[in-house]
Amino acid sequence: METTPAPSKADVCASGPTAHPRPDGQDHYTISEVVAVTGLTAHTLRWYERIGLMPHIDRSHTGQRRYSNRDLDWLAFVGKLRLTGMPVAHMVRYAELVRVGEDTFEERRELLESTRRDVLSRIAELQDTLSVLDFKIDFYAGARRASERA
Amino acid sequence: METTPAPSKADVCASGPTAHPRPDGQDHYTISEVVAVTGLTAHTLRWYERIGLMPHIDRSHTGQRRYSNRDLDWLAFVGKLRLTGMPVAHMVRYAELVRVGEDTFEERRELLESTRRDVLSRIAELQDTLSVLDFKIDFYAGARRASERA
DNA sequence: TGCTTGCTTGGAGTGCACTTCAACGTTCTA
DNA sequence: TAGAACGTTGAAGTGCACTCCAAGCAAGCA
Repeated sequence: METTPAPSKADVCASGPTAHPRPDGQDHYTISEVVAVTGLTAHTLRWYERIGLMPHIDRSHTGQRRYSNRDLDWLAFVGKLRLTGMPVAHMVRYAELVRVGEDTFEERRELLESTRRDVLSRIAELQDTLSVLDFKIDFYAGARRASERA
Repeated sequence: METTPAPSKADVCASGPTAHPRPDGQDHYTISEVVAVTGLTAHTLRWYERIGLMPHIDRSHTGQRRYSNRDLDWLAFVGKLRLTGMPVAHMVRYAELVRVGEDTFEERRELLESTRRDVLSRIAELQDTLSVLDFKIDFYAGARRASERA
């Protein structure tokens, strides 16, 4: 599987500054440190790399992965995309576009806007289910009150 | 797999009256009619029955399924639960509670309230991702405008 | 020097929610 | 009466997103 190069600052920064566990320059996290920070498993981190969802990850002189602050930012963004329900294949597509460079800004925007539309309709769908749930919950709560009165 | 008995009116009615394709008394839908109404596949309908998510479905004299308006209502409700993201195993649990009867109102209410909480937090999560998406979309849109000016 | 802990790999396994298959029976239309 | 269309079953297969396994290497420590 291909890996993406380290994305540029603008590609990675999410909304607002995020504090990193270590300052730039000393940011050489082992996989288990990344596990602690992200909540992902080491398996998943290696799998992300294998499917091309991660940029190239630095290695120590013994071949162990050393993640950077930038990798952490990318993982945080991927985490957000995951929460949207975006399929991993689409995230990989996005990672490929980042790898290619600035010429793909437009396609990246389209990808995110389509995801945005999906999120909005999913929210609407969920709000729709809420009224059904509330109706039923009220029914059961009403039945309980009635049996307490009896 | 066990099947549930026909749930009582109160167990099934969703929010508001739903028009049925045929009036009560003439409601003997074939599986393909139910496919057309619900959008589920025939496979899925049979699978739902096998795992205990459906009440007992009437059969014609030749053994073919004949669904009733009540079955359609139940399927509509199951569809709503599916949209909430509730796992099928929980829906089966709910169906079991319906089968047992009115003694399970309280547990059913708890199940739905827990689902409701899940839905609310999922909505919040999605709204959170929206701000990240918007931030990135704005960045790419801004880059486009900048390049058009250049 | 051995032991434990952490990391590496490719490949196989898991759980969910269907989905397809094979083989066959029934019903409808020409 | 032929043939298409629709229905039946149990079992196996699919796609997704991980998740686990076996076997082995490397570093730190009693």
